Amino acid sequence: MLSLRAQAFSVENLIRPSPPNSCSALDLTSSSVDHQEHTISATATTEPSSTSSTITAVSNVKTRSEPGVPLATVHRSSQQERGHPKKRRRASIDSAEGQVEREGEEVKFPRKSLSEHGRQSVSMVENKPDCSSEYEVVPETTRAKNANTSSSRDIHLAMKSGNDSDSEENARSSDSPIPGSKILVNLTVAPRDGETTPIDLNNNNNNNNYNNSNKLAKYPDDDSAPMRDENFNSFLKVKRIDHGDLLFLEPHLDHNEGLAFGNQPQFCVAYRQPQKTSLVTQFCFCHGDVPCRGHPGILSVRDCHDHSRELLAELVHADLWSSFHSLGTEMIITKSGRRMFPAFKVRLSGLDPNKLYTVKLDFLQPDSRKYRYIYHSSQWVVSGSGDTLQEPPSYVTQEGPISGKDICYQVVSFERLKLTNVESCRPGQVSLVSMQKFQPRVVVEEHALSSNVLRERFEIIFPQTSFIAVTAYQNQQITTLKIASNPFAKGFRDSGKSRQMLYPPSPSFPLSSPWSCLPMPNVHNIFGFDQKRPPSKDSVDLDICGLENLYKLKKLQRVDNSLMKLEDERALRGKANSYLTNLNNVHGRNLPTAPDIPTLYPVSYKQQKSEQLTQQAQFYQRQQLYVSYHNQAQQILQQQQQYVDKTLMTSVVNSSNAQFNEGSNTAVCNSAFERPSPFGTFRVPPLFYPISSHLYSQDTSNVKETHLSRAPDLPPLLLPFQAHTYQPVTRLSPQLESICDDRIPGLQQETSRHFDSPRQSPDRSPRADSSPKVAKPISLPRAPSVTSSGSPNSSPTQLSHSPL
DNA sequence: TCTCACACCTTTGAAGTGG
DNA sequence: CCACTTCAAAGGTGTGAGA
Repeated sequence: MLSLRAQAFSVENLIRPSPPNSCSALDLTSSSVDHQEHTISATATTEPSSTSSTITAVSNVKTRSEPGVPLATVHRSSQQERGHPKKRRRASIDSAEGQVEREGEEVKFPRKSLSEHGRQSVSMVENKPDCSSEYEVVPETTRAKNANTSSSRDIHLAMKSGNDSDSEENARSSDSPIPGSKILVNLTVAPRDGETTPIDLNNNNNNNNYNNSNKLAKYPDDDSAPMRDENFNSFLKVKRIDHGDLLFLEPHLDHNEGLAFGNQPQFCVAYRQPQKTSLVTQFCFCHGDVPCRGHPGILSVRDCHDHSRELLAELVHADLWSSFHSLGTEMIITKSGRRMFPAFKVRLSGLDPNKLYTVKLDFLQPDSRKYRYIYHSSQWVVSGSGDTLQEPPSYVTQEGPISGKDICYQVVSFERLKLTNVESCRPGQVSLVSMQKFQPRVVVEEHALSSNVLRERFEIIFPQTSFIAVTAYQNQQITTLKIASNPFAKGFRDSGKSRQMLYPPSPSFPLSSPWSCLPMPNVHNIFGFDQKRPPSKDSVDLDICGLENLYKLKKLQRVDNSLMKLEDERALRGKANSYLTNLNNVHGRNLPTAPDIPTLYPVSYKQQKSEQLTQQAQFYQRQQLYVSYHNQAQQILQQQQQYVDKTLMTSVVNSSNAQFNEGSNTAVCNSAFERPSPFGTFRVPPLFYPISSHLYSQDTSNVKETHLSRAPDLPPLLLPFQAHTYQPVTRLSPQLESICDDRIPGLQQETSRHFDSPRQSPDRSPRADSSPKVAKPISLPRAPSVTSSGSPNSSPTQLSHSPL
């Protein structure tokens, strides 16, 4: 959703203050070397038009290099050279073109070319780290046709949707890699019209059923289903990927009529448990690719060999990626190479700081089809079979192994990587095929000189980063969003000038895991603008929110520069107060008094004076107070939701076992969000929590209040992260807005679209957006302008209009 | 479908300046 | 020597004409 100027880029690195002699960012977009190791992977990706959250599962077959394999040599530059502050740009050129001339530490590692053999037998790592078995590696095309390796597998599925104590039991009785978070589900596949066609996932002959991408899998109604909660009557769209080892499960909540959040993604986890092939199975969970203001693009990745090892990965600018993904991301490829936009950057946490790792970005092909864009219907269609690359085009950092400490302290950036359509691409480039789909994948592997030892290996796939390679943009909306969000394309914007951004960066959450090598030192300054270090240039140019900008440009209107009007601010304040009042009244709890909502948001640091810095500090303080209060309120609300959900579920199923145990229910919910570790429990932020439909449904408002009035005492407030990870909050969350909109008619239209994905509501889809019901965008409140002299909370008349 | 020249813009680092 | 400013070159971007 935003791009940062060079100075602002350092903000990202405030997350992990760089250790001495380290560069500000871990730029891995340098010249490439061949693979050290080949990995066969199957990848689940979302469809560009998908509207729900995404499950990614990755199966890996790791090939081992055998003794005697020739060694490839790479040169590793010294840290000092990499981190020279005034050589950044030149270093980039050097890294791309003059790498061979650079003298540095020489690291050797095994290299083995799969393409040389085409079909060969290699050893395969099994679940047990100390054993291996023979496995046949076949080319991608062959594997696609012989996609029967998924047979004889159960699909374990966990959905956090409220009350699933059954699922907890099931989970405990099985060997899920996430204890207490999965259930065994027999899937029934049905087309979208609701007709149900049973599918035996254990039957090889059912592959054809999977090949229908628009199939739905439904929880069966028979008694064999371990879960028969009607509240859990969720539909799953099951899509099979050609590679065969991957299953794409897209939850579609079909029971939530009246749900204020529409298709608010629910927390889901799926993984495949191989039974015959002993494939190492890895799974990820994903918050969903909905561009919310929460924490999209955060994955928990298990070590392929040791499932107790966990890596947390966050996609930088995930919300921007999601914005593109919702439209069908296109990436330009040219002869000379074109950068990816958004740039591929990730934050990693959980690596052993004392080990060396190799980081690679490769581009998987979800399918080998060629696509064509239909302008009239604004959609991509299959136009035939395309080229299947024998190996996924990959990009390996030339800098050789990097310590886990360095990786975790910095943003792993591939921003200088270039995509080309020339087969014999130069170093620093990746050769792709036009009009075909690709899915970037980050592979982090422990570096070891000996190939006989098992190494940590993480494969990270953010589904929202998939794209179609093109030589010219096909979708005008993509062009619009690129122009709106890419600073280099500012010349094509309406104003022709840089517009100061009114949107803060989407909040990130501190990556943390039991093995985090990060001390997480100054949590007050991470993930936000360091007040002591305002950008040296004239402004922090946080680029235009993709969604809003797209909305504007779609309407082909030249909208006033998103300045917050007095009414908007008052409405925002009113909504917050209404929400808080309601919360107090309904729950009968004495909540802390909500602080004032910050009026202003800093957009310019030009001619900044010390007294204005003080004002800003006060401003941030107030924001933090508000966020703290808001988070506490949300916690209470969520706990109340659990109670309501449980009660409603009980009445529906009319079960004799309708006695609820609040503690166990909380445990069910928390189990999916608390990561056990030898050092305690790691809590995933509350934005991962499932959102109940009932509490926000007007239809069940009476029920809600009834149950809320009988809600049991709640445990003390839990403030896992949010108390320390304040971002300048300038808007209410969707939950908060939804609540308030019920009480304040007329506000929803104005505000909801800022949080909702265009895919969440057909009314907000690009083609449906010509509706005049959304009259004007609401911008964020602004911080005290450096040129203004008023207090941060003073009258909005101090707001200055940014020039168009 | 692809290439290329182009205008417009950002980024970058060297040079200049002053304390 | 350091911090800061200025400036010009390099490079990134989508456009639109043409192949």
